[in-house]
Amino acid sequence: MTTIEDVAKAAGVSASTVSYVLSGKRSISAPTRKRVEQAIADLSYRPHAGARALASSRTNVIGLMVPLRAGVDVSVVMQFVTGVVTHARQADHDVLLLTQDDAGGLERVAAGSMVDAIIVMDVEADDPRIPILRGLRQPTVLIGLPRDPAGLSCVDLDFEAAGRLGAAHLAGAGHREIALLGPPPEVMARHTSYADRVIRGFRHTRAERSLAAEVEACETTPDGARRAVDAVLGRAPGTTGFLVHNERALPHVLGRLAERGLRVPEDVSVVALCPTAVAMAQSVPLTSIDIPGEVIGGVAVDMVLSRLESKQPAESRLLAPVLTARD
Amino acid sequence: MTTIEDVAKAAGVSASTVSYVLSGKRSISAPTRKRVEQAIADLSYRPHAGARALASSRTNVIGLMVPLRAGVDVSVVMQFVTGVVTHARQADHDVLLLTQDDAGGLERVAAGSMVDAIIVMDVEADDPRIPILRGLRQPTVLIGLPRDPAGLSCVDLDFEAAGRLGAAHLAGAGHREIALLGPPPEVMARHTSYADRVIRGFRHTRAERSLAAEVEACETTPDGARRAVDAVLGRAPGTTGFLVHNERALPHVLGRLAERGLRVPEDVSVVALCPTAVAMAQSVPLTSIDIPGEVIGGVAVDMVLSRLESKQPAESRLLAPVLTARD
DNA sequence: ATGAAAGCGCTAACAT
DNA sequence: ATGTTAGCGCTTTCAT
Repeated sequence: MTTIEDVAKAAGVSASTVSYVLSGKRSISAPTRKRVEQAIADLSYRPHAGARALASSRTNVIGLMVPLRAGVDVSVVMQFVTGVVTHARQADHDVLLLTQDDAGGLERVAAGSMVDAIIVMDVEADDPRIPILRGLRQPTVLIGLPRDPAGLSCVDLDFEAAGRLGAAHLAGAGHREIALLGPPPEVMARHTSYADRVIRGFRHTRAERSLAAEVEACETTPDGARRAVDAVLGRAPGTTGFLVHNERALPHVLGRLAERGLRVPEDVSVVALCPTAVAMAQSVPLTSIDIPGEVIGGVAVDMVLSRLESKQPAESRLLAPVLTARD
Repeated sequence: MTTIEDVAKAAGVSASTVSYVLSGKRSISAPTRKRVEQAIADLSYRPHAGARALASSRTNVIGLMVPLRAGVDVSVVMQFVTGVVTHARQADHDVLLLTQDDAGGLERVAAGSMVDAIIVMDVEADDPRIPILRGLRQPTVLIGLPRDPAGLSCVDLDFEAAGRLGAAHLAGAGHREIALLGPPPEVMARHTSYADRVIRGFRHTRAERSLAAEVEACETTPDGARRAVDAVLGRAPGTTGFLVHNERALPHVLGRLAERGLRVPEDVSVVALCPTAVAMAQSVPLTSIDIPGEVIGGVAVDMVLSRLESKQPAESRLLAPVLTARD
């Protein structure tokens, strides 16, 4: 292993000078800097991450807790992750992967000083991790919105606005009886923040415009989608507008509508709440409200790093939903 | 921050004793151990990861390079990741996430001693990362099989056998004209190891059983799937058996077959090469050859850790494919 | 069975 | 503008 001493010797300077060339924390004369950089290149020197962390109490690693669990849409998750990793790298940070079911993970990596900051995805309304996060030294950003976000930073799509927007779009297209097909029952049951918020927005517009509007959870299987569609049309046969917040069930919902002789967009309208790419890849390109995963992931990194730099207070950011009309 | 010194004081022992209690590397009398463990619990002490890495040159972190790029099936990727993280945690390791496009990432985390070992997914036949991996201090496991695996450990599904198995299953069901619908063209073009190997196996059985057999890349869009199906049926109208190695195109391939009036399984047979869950979630549950992502990820961790422990030589492991008959 | 002490490789005062 | 030096918190010889 090449150490900073080796580099210092090769460049004819002291170790601290090498350190300062690397960090830019004090001015170095041009010739010295050149020699040091040359030596670094010649020896292909890399600072030892552990030694650095020990001396500076900075790891340049961000912990990311990802839901690898039932009912979560993988493509949405991957987009978040991509956004986080990409942005983290741009800010010279790496990403340590934690999983939702690794209960002690937060405490472990935080108390063990493995990370400088933590981003948590897929937050529930009363998430059990929130008290833990509040107790950590490291700043935290939640992707999602807990019931009480006091003292914590949060980012997310404004799912409540998305629920309103979806309903309003359908109403605007003349539909008086509409329905929300949501995530699978298990996701609804744990009151995953986004699921609840979409429903709230949807109901808000239902009341405001006095529409008839059903809300139904939806399994991701062909059968589950069939049951959900049939349930809605059983209770409200006049339903002609659907807001579908369930990327994996989407093809099966469309399939079931087709089986029942309902054509999109002639007989019924469908608005999807999912990543644009998913909406476009359906049998007919759907009108959709985008879930901009990469953007949100990137914003999460920005927020958490800015809190690291400048002790800024926690803040919540909700991104306005954007609806793109297709079929 | 509580340090090992704090614990030592609280327990009335020396720091080294605390360290040995933690590592189990020498025998400690029962009463001392009790006192130390008590102190650790009381102070909720966590060793500083950086200090540990510095002193022991072990980080207990595994680097995992994941393809977040075009044309890769996310659900397969997530399964691998899940397998890796789960197994890593069981062996008391964490996972640092690297992305394929982060070219310098391998060198950075390896030379910077951020990781003890590296797992690389989605390997191409002549992968440019291979020479880099050969140069690292840390042991490496590839998920996939490069043209020349000498000196490197590899794990994967035996995709060549899977290609043979799929073709043989179709032939065994009486089909004389069959087709392979593969991954998107960009994946084929970069000679991603698994794509090539499936084709090789498929062609092997074609020759062996003198079948007529087309091979076609397949975009993941509805349109792309339509084109691929039409292309095959244009060139070989008698085709009645399909092996589909493209999870995202699968629903659209089935859709196009239906549009052309071909029913599954009455008129044509379809075998899917994808995770079981994906095959089951189609409009009709498909006969499939499983891609056991979690298992492979877990095996990768086992292999890389065993190389870490015991300086074992590199080895390649190919998991035998399993076909499950459905519709 | 336990302690003392020498690093591991780096950063950041404190010097000049 | 640069060098000297004292840690950062741990592991692991070397002693006893």
